[in-house]
Amino acid sequence: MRQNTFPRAEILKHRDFLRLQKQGKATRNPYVTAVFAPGIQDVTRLGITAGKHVGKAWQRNRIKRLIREFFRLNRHLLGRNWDINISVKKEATVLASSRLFSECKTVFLKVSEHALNGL
RNA sequence: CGAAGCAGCACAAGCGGUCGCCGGACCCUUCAGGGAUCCGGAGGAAAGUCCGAACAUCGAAGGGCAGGGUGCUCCAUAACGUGGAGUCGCGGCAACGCGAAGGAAAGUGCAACAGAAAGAACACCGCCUCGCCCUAAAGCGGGGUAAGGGUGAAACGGUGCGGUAAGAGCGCACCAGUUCCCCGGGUGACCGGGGAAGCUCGGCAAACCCCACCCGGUGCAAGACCAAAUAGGGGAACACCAGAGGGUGGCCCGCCCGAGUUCCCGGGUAGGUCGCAUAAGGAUCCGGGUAACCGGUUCCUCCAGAUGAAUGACCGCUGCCCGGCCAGGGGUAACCCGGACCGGGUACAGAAUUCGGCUUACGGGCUGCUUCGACCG
RNA sequence: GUCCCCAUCGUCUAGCCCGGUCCAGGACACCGGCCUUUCACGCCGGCAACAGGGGUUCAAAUCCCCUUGGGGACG
Repeated sequence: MRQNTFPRAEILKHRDFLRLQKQGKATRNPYVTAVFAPGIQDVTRLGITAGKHVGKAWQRNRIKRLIREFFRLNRHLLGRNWDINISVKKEATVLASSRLFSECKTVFLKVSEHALNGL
């Protein structure tokens, strides 16, 4: 049986990014910023923003793959269904993968606190 | 053995396990969707966007101007600013490398400072001569002179002999160059040989420019089709005295629309589908050509096709590289080689319409050829 | 993705088209001095830049090529 999947349909589209920009709440640490709002579909959907200032194309692809991988394995930390946009900062490119995973974990736990507060 | 040069080739660490992503085929299903199996899934530069094309579209892309590009020759190519083979020049002992390499006796310009003068030389010092003061010297004035000094990045051929008041291609010999002519070789750039003219007229066209050749613009966010919400207009045909006025790719000529009548319902944004992967395609063999490349034969095509954008993460083992440290070996020594262990690293870098090049970034390896030096035979 | 533009003291800029006068000028800022009881103002002086690498040229901030770094337009 397939488990911990992350199909393409659970990636945010353009209009979702605009909605998050207007209505979302944000939490951040020195490496990533998470903008989030309650999900409009049954599942949690993820978007990743890594602009050109972050680095070269292969560096941006690496960061996005790592964040997708972390989301795939740790989406249960979030508590409920959200729409989340993870925005990557330039400093994240130098991190080892394990360090990046732990940074993402702190952000995910902050988001789940908002779920407990009944947002 | 050491140092160096050139050309070509394949690769871009490998294997196993677990969890995942994208596309396709086919099957099952509760037909929105979900699931099983199988197949495929980044590069030599995918990069920079520096050139060239294909393709699409744009006042019908007709003409002219402006503008841009290229610049030794021949060949190759769909085309090129690319490639191949040569020519000439420069650098290197050499192998070899580098060169935007047409024209400066078409024209206009430019050359700071220094210097007398920067291009048909106007004489600063100097040399020679004439005149003036009685002669000489000195001085002043007129003239001749580019051999010497000095300046500069660059100074109007070089050496010798003659010649002269002093000098000067002023004359002669040789050398260097230029222009023209003839002969021979080469498709040609050009090369070799001979002759004539004292012709010596320099540099910069990556200054304007001249000459030769090439280029219409825009670019897949091109463009075609389907098509919510909202707003309201748009299109076609016919007629026509007049053409006000308007639209046009940088400009002009030119071209088109343009007041009336009739008919039709479509245009277009969000969003979606196509364009979108069979192509100047790859491999084998044969033939032609010095080569780039061309012609033919057979075979292979599911062979990446995403769109907030797939090809990844973790674990283990092995390979390679670097550093540390300890055995060991060689050597008088400096030092060199090297096995185990520990730690770290494993390049540059990610397809976005598709090809042909160029440029830049970057890891180690293999093969072949050549040059120079040292030693031995 | 495609197509354009730009780069000069710490900052804003002049010079670039048409090379030499430029070891690059000006303003603000900074530093030192004078003036003032002190500060400010004013005056005098100083520090400080052609993004990097090649090429053309006697000579390059300027002309040409490559690289790097910024910025913009197009749905």
